[in-house]
Amino acid sequence: MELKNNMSDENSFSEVTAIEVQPRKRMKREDRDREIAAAAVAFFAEVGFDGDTRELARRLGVTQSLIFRYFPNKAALIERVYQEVYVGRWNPYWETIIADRSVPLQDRLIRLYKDYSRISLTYDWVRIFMFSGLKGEDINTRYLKFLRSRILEPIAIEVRAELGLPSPDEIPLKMSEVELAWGINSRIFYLGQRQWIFNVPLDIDIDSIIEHTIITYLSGARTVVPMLIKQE
Amino acid sequence: MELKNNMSDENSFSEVTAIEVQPRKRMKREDRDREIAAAAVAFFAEVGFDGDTRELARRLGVTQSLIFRYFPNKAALIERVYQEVYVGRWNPYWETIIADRSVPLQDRLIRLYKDYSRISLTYDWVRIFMFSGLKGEDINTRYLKFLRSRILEPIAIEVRAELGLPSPDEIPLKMSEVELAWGINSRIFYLGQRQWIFNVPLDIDIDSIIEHTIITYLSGARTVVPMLIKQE
DNA sequence: TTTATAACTGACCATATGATCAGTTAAAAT
DNA sequence: ATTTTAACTGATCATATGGTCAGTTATAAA
Repeated sequence: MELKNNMSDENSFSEVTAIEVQPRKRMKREDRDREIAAAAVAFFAEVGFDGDTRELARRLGVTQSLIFRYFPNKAALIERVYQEVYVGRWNPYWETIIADRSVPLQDRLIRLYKDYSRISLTYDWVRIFMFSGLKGEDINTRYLKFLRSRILEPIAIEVRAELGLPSPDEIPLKMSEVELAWGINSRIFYLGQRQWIFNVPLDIDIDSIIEHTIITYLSGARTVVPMLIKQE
Repeated sequence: MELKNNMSDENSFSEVTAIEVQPRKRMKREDRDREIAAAAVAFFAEVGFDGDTRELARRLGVTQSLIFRYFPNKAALIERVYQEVYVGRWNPYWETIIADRSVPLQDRLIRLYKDYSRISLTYDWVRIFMFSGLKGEDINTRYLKFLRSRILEPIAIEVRAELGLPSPDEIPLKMSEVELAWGINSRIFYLGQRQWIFNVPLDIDIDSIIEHTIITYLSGARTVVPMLIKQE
């Protein structure tokens, strides 16, 4: 988001050259702050949160002590990384796609997940998400609760409408209907893990996997959901 | 596997009491070796491979230096952990379930994944798998290649038969058919991550999620696979 | 009961790492 | 051109951690 834009600001102080040969030695506080945060995202995504601050500083071309003039301690830096990745990259537009009934549900879901995957199947995103999860940070839990209420439950509701089944007002959403929607997400997320964590290349392109996933989900939902809402 | 059995051997040296009040101070080399390995699996699964050997020793009730009398260095200990978890817990029976055409495919797959999940949805298994993946160990890559050839491709082949489609001899398996089978695995694995990494409780029990997953997969396959093998 | 074996400990070393702070200097203000 | 501001450095500290080794002692063999 804004993070990426400081490159263009950079050009305003010196003659515009193809390559910034002589970069400004001292940056404005705000710019350096963003630069450190961005570098921290990339660095910790690569090596995990045990990565040492000296190496991070080396990559930035500054001394280690400088980092501690921008962040009181390492934990604060990591907290900032979470903000960048989880909070900063959520796109509210995703929530609006789902509810637009002028478009067939299958198309909506494909469009949604193609766009969502452009964020959440990033090297940084996937790895930071796992590192923070393994560290036991509650931000993952909160993110997934958010995802559930903003994406998965809405999807389950739209499926009801699509299949001509009773609305949630009449028969409340079953846990299992939402679980079914988790299936899409888990499939997509696993693609990211294969690429960026397990080094297993994807044999076909992501967009067509997403299409198959959505088709499979809807096809399955047609079979399973009517059974689910009758049960109990 | 064998790892768990040293507890029963333990009782043979002293009077059997409800609680082992005065445990043997010195263990046979083989027993201690297994005990350290088992403790290492549990410890590293919890804190990751950066967990320090002093804390591991504390949990074992021995000194840190003892660990280095059983393993030349920390890397060797970690290597042992991989052996225990990846190699030691694979069950060849899974491979035989799939091919047994006397049972309906849906039942085979449900049986397979219910059993597989009892291993691979363990706290230790899921977390070690992620920690090692993030560390860049190639053992994850190898495990997933193995999984692909022993489980996923066989499933794709059985689906062909089930749907009365041409066998792989006539039309070779498409990448996308195998990708579809990855969908099952990703779904199952994600359940483990939700439980043991992200702290998002599963709302319904794993066995019924597995059933829904298989039904959804087969239902989707019926729609998608005929399209896939005609393409190109 | 004595001796021999090997499981185990405690003290120690070298290095890595988060964090601090007095001092330096590039860049903006005058 | 000079002063002022604040971005940045280098040296340093305290602690943590992998790994070593001479010596101790539980246990089995004699």
